Amino acid sequence: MDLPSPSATVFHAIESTIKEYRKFSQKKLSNAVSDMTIDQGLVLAFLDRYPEMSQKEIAALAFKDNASMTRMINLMVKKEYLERSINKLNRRRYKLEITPKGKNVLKTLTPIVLDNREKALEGVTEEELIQLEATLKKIKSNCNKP
Amino acid sequence: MDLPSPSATVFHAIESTIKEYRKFSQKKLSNAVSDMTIDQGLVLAFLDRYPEMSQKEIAALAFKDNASMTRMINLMVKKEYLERSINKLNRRRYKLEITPKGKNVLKTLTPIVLDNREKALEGVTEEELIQLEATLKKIKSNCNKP
DNA sequence: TGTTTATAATTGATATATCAATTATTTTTG
DNA sequence: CAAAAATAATTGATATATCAATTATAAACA
Repeated sequence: MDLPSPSATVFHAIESTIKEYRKFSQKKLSNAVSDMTIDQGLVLAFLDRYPEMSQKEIAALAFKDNASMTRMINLMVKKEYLERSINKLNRRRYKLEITPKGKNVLKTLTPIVLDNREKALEGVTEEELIQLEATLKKIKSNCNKP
Repeated sequence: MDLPSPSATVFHAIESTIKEYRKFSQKKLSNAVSDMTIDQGLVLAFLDRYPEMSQKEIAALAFKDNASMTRMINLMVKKEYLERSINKLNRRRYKLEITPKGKNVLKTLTPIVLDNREKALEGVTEEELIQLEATLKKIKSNCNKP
């Protein structure tokens, strides 16, 4: 029994698409801000929108492992994009704050990210987008079944 | 200017879908073959189908960097799934061969991968699949424009 | 032919992914 | 309340991702 060529499956197409988007997006981002990855930018964006988030919650939204998130945030603290302090209400979680440097980067980065998304979706109709999300959701939920 | 919540974009949906599929697929695979990742399985599958492939070509199909592929293949050689020998026709590239152990794994793994794909696509119509691939292709090509 | 240029693979450095084990702190419960 | 269970974060080990630099070989070309 042979596998149909793995490069012909829809999973291959999904993966290649998201990878292209990441490369494309990272390139634009690097032109504007050195020293910042897409994922680090995402962390800033999440924290900006939900300032009370714990590392664990951010990790979940960004599809990262907790351990990875710890290390990412360590780096971002070292690079002075974030500050970690003790959360007195629950000393297991930290309080994370975006530094002024982080806020600046976020300001630079925001229009770039918006533009990236727009360019990546050029010529894709609203209808197609809805259909795309619906099909992805089906696949995702199939993978979640016990 | 605020970013629309990053978790609401279609890119987020694409990424989360492929990650779910990978987890799902890896879990099934690990149950049957310890010591084998999806990507290592892919390398076996590509080599099985196209025995003359160079590391570079495999890397491209599997969306890996050449450096990553070198290290992956090193590991697979160490674990005796693959054998590397010199290609006399072009001494820059290696000849890669699947060992008997590798062939066995491939045999075990093939029906599992097929089943994974099938399960993940349950309830997705042919029409939806075609539409999905078409939209992804649009996005991908947008990201490739200079 | 000898020299430049291109190609395949490797290596080093650093970041991230992943799993399992550990620590420090709540929360639950008996 | 004290012991047990749960939770958030960290750490260690190993694999992979990524970029830049390097090595070995082959191809192009003057």
